[in-house]
Amino acid sequence: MSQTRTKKEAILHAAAVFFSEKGFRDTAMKDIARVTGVADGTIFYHFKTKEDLFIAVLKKFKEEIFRELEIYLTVQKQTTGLEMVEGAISFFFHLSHQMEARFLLMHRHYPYQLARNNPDCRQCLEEIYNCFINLFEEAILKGQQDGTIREVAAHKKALIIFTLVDGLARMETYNLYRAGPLYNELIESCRTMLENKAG
Amino acid sequence: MSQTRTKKEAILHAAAVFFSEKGFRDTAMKDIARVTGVADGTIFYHFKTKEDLFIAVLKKFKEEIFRELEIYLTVQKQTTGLEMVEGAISFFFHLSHQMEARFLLMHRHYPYQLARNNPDCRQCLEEIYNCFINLFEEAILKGQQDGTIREVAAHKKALIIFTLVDGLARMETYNLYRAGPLYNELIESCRTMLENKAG
DNA sequence: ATAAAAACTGACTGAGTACTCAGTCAATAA
DNA sequence: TTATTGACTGAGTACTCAGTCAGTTTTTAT
Repeated sequence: MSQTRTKKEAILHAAAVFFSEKGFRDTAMKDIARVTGVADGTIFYHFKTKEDLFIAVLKKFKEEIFRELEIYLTVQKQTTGLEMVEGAISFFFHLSHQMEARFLLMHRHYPYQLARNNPDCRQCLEEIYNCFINLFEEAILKGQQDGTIREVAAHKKALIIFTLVDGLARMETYNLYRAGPLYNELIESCRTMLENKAG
Repeated sequence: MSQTRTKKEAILHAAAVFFSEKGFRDTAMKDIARVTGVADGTIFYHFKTKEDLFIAVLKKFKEEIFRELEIYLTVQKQTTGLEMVEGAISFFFHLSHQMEARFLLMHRHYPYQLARNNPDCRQCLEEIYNCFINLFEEAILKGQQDGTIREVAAHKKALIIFTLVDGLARMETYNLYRAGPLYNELIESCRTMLENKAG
């Protein structure tokens, strides 16, 4: 499918797919090797343990998100703070669809379990989270300057919005109720939460 | 700890703890047997497979939630619809702390994966979700009758609020950012979302 | 008391599993 | 040409684990 140059890269790519779709525990190193077309031992030549491979996958994911975010930040047109919040929400959803597999990985329990005694993992997760939360927070602060958003606790509101948006993305993957049609309702709810009507 | 009468009940109890804290795959039937003090084979006498045991644990959890909800419904004092929404949110948080282990189970990926080709599991999850969503929806409808909540799409708003509340409970267990202090902010946000100011 | 049924036991099986390691091979360096 | 290196191989190892089953104990019915 993708033109992965080195075997190490190919392993990383295959591992990302397996870990996302089947989870850490239900992924056999042998399967990753088979799909990649390398010998079983090759994986362990490049990555000391299965856990190390997982961390490498997570870091690669983080870099991909950062790259996408950078593109978004250069492309977005300057508007009001309130519109920026809405833009950030729609960017998050766009990303969660475009990188569906990666978000599935983030919505599993394993990364957070690992983070408890693996500082590398914890830092990586925090960086991903903070990147989105900052995006929301800065838009809120901008809106408070230009008067489109009223005086709310910017950081706390950013956390609330992130929780809501991430929660909805998770519900979509869980497929229990149709989260898709809720998108407009979500945008509307967030606007009501923030909008400055007195201004 | 708990005075479980029969061995079957004791197995169910121990399994619930293991599945919640370690997940399905990282729980060994042998461990459940050891903790319960029964022979390995006894578990398979009462539950055909590991998956069956999991479903039984999930159903028990559902019944416990339903019991708690029934108590809540009889105890809650009749107030305005808006206050009922706030009450429902605080009930959800109360429950998510009281039954922390059970909610941890619900925040893992396995149940939803299993639900994809196990109708029993799917139905059980849906019943749990609907029970909370209905609680929110009915409070909203009540509020629209008594004028405390404005004309919003009740079901959709109920889904949004559930997503938010459940997402925050999940963040608490993941321990990435302190979700606890966000409780007041959450209540405030939901009130702003629904409140009828024109009335 | 006795038979039948139900509950329970734990050694055993076989299909996995992560990881190892002695050795191959192609590409460079001397 | 020869020596050295580093990517790569795949059979092997030690282990785990869900599930089985032949047999034992306990409970219930007559």
